[in-house]
Amino acid sequence: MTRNSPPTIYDVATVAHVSIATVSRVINNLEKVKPETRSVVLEAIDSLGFVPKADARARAIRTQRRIGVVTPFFTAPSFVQRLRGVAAALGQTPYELVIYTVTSSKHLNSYLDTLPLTGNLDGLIILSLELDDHYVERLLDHHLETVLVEYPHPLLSSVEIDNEEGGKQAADYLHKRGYRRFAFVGDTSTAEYGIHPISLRLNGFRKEISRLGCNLPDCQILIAPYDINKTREQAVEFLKSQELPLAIFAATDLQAISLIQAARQLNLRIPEDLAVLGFDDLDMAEYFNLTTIRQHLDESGEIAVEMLLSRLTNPNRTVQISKLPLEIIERGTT
Amino acid sequence: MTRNSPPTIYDVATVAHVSIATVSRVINNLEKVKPETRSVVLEAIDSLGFVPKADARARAIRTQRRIGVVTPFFTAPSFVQRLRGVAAALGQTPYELVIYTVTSSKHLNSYLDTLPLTGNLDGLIILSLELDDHYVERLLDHHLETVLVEYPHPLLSSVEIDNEEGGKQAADYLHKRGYRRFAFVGDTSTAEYGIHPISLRLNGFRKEISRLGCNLPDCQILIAPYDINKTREQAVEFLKSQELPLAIFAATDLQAISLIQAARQLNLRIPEDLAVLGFDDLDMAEYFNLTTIRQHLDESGEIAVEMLLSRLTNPNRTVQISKLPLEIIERGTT
DNA sequence: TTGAAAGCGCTAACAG
DNA sequence: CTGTTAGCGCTTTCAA
Repeated sequence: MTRNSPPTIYDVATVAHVSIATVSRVINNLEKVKPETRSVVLEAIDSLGFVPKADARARAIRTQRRIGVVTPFFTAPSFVQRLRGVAAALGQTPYELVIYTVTSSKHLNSYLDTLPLTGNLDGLIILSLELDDHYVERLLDHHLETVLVEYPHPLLSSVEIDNEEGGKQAADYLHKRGYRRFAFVGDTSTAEYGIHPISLRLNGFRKEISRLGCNLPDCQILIAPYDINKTREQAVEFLKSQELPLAIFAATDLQAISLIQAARQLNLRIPEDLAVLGFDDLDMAEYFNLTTIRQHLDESGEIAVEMLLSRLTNPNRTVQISKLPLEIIERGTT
Repeated sequence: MTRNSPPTIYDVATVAHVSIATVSRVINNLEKVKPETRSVVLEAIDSLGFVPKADARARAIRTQRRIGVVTPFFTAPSFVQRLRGVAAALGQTPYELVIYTVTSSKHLNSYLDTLPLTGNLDGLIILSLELDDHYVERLLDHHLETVLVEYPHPLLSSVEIDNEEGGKQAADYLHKRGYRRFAFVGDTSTAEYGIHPISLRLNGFRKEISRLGCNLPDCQILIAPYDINKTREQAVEFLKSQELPLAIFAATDLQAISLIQAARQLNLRIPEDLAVLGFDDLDMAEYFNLTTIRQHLDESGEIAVEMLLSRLTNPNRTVQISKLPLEIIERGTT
């Protein structure tokens, strides 16, 4: 006869033929219990392997070190690589990794409402998600130590990159390689907010291009949906309208890959007719032999963990900001 | 008006003009609470500085609402896609997702030692990892409901595919497309155990090929390390030694991709000189326009969750086995 | 979507 | 010394 739930004082009381009050007394060593009764109860306790549930849980929770990660649902490989970094760093520690995947900003906010209350978390890492001030305050009020990755906020620690600088480096690199006609491919998220990473990359790219004495007219900018197939289709049309040779800076590796596909479809030679420079350095970039700007995705997760843990053990209240370097990885598409 | 004891949900309920049940719901992010109600409650919570009492919670809670997933560290995209399925399915439920990534079998076993004891888990999903009988017993003894994905065990529920059938389908498909010279590329894990998925795929492939009156001599089998670059290098040599045209069945999409790269390097036309059929249908397969055998990776995770949850609510002790179908996805490489 | 009400496992006051 | 019983603060049916 097996039981599926842990024994309670009621079970102990039944086995020992006493009331639950008596069991409670021997457990808590309150008042005096007749020695014989006492030992009967203790035997029952031992034979059942009884552990007071509330204590057990309270203790478990206190002991259990848990850090939570809120991440967009793993649609894009970049999220996965960041998460992988988090998992790698946390694997070295006694902390448990709890994942909250988010599919909408409403979803995100509801997590943020409840996590500080009943999340039982020691710390929180928020990946690639933008936080409203309101929720930042909540986090702060409830003393839930938090590190942001990709979208910084002045009141919280974060690990980020300089997107504008990334655009600049792209321009410099392509220029140095001898290209003089440029284009940019970004995704539609660009349109919504001025401060989105992709807009910043475009800004940096454009500025540097004009500084170099070239130019980037609007007709050489393609804003496509975040979907590799649709992007490819639009890229085909886009490329047809362009004068070659051309050097394209794609705001993400995935878009760069769409471009490569489009180029193949049009029988363009890479990099002779069309040079493609990506951004991210996904695992996949290597498979496509894509030249790209590495933004150290895995490391961003690792560093977030390190920052979080160090603040946990040493809660000095200064917000810490870690800026990751960018690095051009030369492969075959430029 | 000051109070001397810390606020309870009753206080919150009073201030928010709702019932304690509603407060509990917003705290736990359960079921749906009308957004307006929700924010009223949250305001009350914040204004009172309410913090739920852990012990009271522990008392009232019957389930932990935590399900654990043990997975190989996300090196291969196939693990990620399985995990993605788990996350997707769990996202619909009030269960928390705890991830345990594993980098060695020792590592796995140490998790398996402690998880049933102190894991505080309602259930466990084990992805793409092989279990010793000993640990299976442990899981059973401690009544930790478990579902296995990819490596089944007779005493536990599992979701799996028929790898040998996959090999057979590969042969049939390539044969039907008119190919008559075949090769196989697998990875070195094949060597260690006879029952590994990749060996099974090879077995099924080989058998069916001879049934079809063709043959697959050992010199047309390449066993390469699980590393896309090394595989590519070896594939180049391998292809040089082969008579063309040739149809290759790669045991995984990643290896298929290595083959595509090798073919490009050798200026072979795909599929005219070399047909490549993959196995998995990773997201990436589409980007490479790879014909492949889909094994429904995401679904495997989703189904594992469904199986687990259904056993949790309805603990009928029959072990359940779910066999996923395979599906040929025709794209451009065959 | 909500509220009423019945637990959850345990402690403590009160009888006996 | 021991049992009965009323809570503790929270969760979770079940109806409405």
